[in-house]
Amino acid sequence: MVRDEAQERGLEPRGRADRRLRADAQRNIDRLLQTALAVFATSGVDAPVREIAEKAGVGVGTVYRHFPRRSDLIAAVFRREIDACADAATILAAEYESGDALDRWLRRYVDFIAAKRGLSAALHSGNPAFESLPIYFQEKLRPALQGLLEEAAAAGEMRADIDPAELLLAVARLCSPNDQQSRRMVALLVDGLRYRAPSTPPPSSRSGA
Amino acid sequence: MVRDEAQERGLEPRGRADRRLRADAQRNIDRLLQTALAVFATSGVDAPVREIAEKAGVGVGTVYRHFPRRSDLIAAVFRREIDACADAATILAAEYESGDALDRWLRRYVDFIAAKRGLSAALHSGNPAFESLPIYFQEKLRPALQGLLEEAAAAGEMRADIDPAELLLAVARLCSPNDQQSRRMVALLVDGLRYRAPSTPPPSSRSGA
DNA sequence: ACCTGAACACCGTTCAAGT
DNA sequence: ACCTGAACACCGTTCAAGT
Repeated sequence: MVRDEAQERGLEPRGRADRRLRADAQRNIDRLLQTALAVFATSGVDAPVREIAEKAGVGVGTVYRHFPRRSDLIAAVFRREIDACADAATILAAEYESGDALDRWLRRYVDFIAAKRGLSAALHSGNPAFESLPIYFQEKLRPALQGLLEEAAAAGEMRADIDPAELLLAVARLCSPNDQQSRRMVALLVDGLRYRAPSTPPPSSRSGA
Repeated sequence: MVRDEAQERGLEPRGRADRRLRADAQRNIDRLLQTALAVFATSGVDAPVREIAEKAGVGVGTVYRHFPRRSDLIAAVFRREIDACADAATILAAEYESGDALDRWLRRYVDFIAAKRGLSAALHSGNPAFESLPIYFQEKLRPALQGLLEEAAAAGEMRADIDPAELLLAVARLCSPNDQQSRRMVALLVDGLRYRAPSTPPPSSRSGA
């Protein structure tokens, strides 16, 4: 639950030598990520680096010391949010009964996708800084969803043949920003995955191109 | 088939007074749109205006005279491509048998969506210059697809209850760039819409939130 | 080790001067 | 009417100077 900064930075484009940052450096990174998240949320990901630096109370040079390119800062913020979303699965699983936990997490996930539209648009920009994000996304979120799916399936509330990776992608793609309709589409999709009696048997993946 | 420039410019953010441009102005606009399309395709939509102006053989001022903001140029290029895609429906309908024409057009449409990913990412940027594009997109492409669907349905090759607007959106959202898998997903989706005998009757929209 | 901010390069946009 | 391109403002990124 407590954020492990070393692990988090391990995925940034640094070589080695990221253990034991000086206390002020650590603090700066934290404030930078917090501030950037807030600024991106209100002004979009195109917000000037200078503005973020100023609001975080550091010089621009400090931003570039920790995040060599502007896109590295964006990617780091994105990873933080992915982590938080993955953590939510554990929390919800402990707090709610399986079907309920899955429902709640999917809503949480939709919120995440919807809020991060600007970022997800950046993903398609071809910028190498974002190259590893889809992988990180899947590696973190797939196990989180898989756990919830398995529990729901064990409770007989959900089909057992759902690939979490595919579901993550499908939901993300069905989501469009501030669009009420997309939520309905997602609800329908999830509804279709729900296992109800022998009326419509889950088709074992139909072969074909 | 021949492009009507006046109509095309009618959707740009000008007031009135867009009839009968001077011949050189007309030529400049054409070359600008052609050049921009090519440059965007290779360097992405972030390509500098200066580069486009230079390659089109005009001064930057000329670009800004016709397209007050950089995003207006992008939007104009996008509209041109939408027009071309809509025109393709008429051509394909005349040239191929209904089911075949639909298949071919959907592939054409997927090509369009895939190639224009950078642009579609821009759509979610909140830039007002792109605000009217989704509407233009639907107004141009929906009738195009609708015609093809109706002919295919009349020939008994396709379900008759498919909303062309929804299908356009769904396919666009399932499309991710240079992703072979997305094409499979689209193929599966369209396959599911195909009407085959009474084994799986088309469900009349199930009510529910 | 790490921070700062002036300085540099580049890009969107404007506008005075041309034809 | 329309074109040109130098000039301006702004933003990403660097780096010499500081602690």
